[in-house]
This record gives sequence, structure tokens and C-alpha cells, in this order.
Amino acid sequence: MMYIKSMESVFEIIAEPNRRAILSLLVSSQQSVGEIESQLRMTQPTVSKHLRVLREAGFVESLVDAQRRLYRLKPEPFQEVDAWLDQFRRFWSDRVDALERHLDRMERSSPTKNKTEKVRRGSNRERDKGEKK
Amino acid sequence: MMYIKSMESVFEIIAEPNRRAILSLLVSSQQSVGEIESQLRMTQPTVSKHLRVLREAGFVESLVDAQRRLYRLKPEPFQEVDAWLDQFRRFWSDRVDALERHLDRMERSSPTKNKTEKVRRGSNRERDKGEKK
DNA sequence: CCTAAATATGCCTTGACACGTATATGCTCT
DNA sequence: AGAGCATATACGTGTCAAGGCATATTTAGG
Repeated sequence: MMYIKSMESVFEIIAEPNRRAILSLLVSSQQSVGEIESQLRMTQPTVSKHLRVLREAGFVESLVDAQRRLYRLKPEPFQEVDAWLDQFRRFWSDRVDALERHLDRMERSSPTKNKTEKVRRGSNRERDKGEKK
Repeated sequence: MMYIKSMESVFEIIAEPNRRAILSLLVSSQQSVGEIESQLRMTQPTVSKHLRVLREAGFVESLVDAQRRLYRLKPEPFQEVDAWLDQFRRFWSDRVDALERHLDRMERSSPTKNKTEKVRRGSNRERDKGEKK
């Protein structure tokens, strides 16, 4: 009997560095387990286990190709993360600005993870602190 | 001696449900530890520990207010998550569509997660199956 | 200075998860 | 059917984070 414990949320799934590496690999194209294994220098069981977690969480799906399984991305969980981020978007930019950056990112669509330096932008939220009870 | 082990990535930070709850709380306004404690039904040490993790990861900053510490959000780590998501955006919609949905979300700013059905887009990599090495 | 309030930290236990090694399952071809 | 490749699963182990509980620290005010 195999117990699939918890791993409820998408956030726990992407918390694992190797899983993020697998996901990034699959952006370029679908890959077999062996291809992932060789590119990421992980053992085959490790790859398979992570793929299982990713599949059960809906991040990937597998296509049978003879003895191989080709894995490819599925969009829904990413949307879920994106939806969660929404509530915080107002903190790093106002509406129009966010739109522009969003567009900008999609125009370029760079495959590498861009570690961009961001300019801090003060939040526009005012708060009263002083009251002591 | 207190070891601050790893907790390197922002993804591990937001993997913890209580931390996400704290972050969501702080969207509306900055809060003291006690306020967070009572609203989220966590013990005070638990709240403090999570806040420490969040602070060291740059998700929040604290303002001293007498005996209280007021915590409020900082944008950078959220941007980092957003940047990571970028590489996957092509998977859930084309450019215009993404823009529309992005706008739509910001207009309504609905807190619920939208579970949209998407049309898959085939990868451009053909599988070479036959060759054995 | 002493006390109370608010928050931070230390120690300990527990449980989850990631990995390695070994093995099982599945598929193909001869 | 049997061999060989590709992938999945089982089991044991080590590590580390999260929380409970106790206590330290900080600040305000009498």
C-alpha cells in the first residue's frame, strides 16, 4: 500500500528545487524521464518520484510512447499561483504600470529566468500607527 | 546558538500555509503580532517565528511601535515569484488573452481562484523513439 | 525599581519529505 | 517466451521545519 500523504497546495509542490528545475526544463519541450534524468543529473527514481508528485498536482501530464513516458506541462496550477499573486500586485506597482510590465514580459518572452533588479516603489498604503490602548 | 539553516528560496517561504495566511492578512493593512495572532488563531510564538522567517526573506518589514511591532509587506519577493512564473505564461494563454484576463482580475480583484479550462498547445519537439544507445 | 504587556527566542518532539538502493512493472523486438 | 530497456514503486534512513511550552527581552508607566 502506498500512502500519498499530503502535498495539498501547489506552493508545496514548487517549493522543491528539483521540481522547479524539471518544470523549467519542460518549458522548452516535452521530455522523457531519461532525458530529464541526464540533463538534471538526478537519479532515475528521483526523477520519477518528482514527476509523480507533479502529475498528481496537475503540473504535468504524461503521454505513453512505447516504453517511454513523455511529460509535458499543464497550465492550471500555474494559474493558481498567479491568482494568489494577484492580491499582492498592488504592492509593487499601480494598475497601469503592472499592465505595462506584463505586456513587456510577454513581448520578450525570454526563456531564461531573468533575475531582474527591481526598483523599489513605495507602497501607496497609509496606516495609522500611534494609537495605544 | 540559533541556527538559521536554509530556507533559501522564496518558494519555500510561501509553501507554509500559515505564512500565506499572514501575508494575506497584511494585504489589507499592517498589523501587530497580537492582531495577527488573534485573527489567525495561532499561538504568539508561532506567529513570531513565521514573521521572523518572512522578515528575513524580505516579505515583510517591522516598525517599532512601543512594545508592539507592526509588520507590513514588502514587494520584492513577490516580484521574484512573478518573474519565475513568467517562463510558464505562454502555457496558459496567448498574449492578448493573458492581457485581458490580467486586466479583468485587477478590475474585479476577486479573491477566489479561477479554475479555467484551457486549450493545450502542442510542443514543437518531435520524439525520436527508435534509437537505442 | 517593579510590574505588566507585547514580542522574541530556546529547547524539544514530531512528522514529513527527499534520496539511495533494490526491485517490480511494462513495453518492444526477435 | 525471453532478453533488454525504460520507468515506477517499495523500503529504510537522515534531515529539517513547524509547533508547544517555557523563558528571555523590551518597553511603558506607576
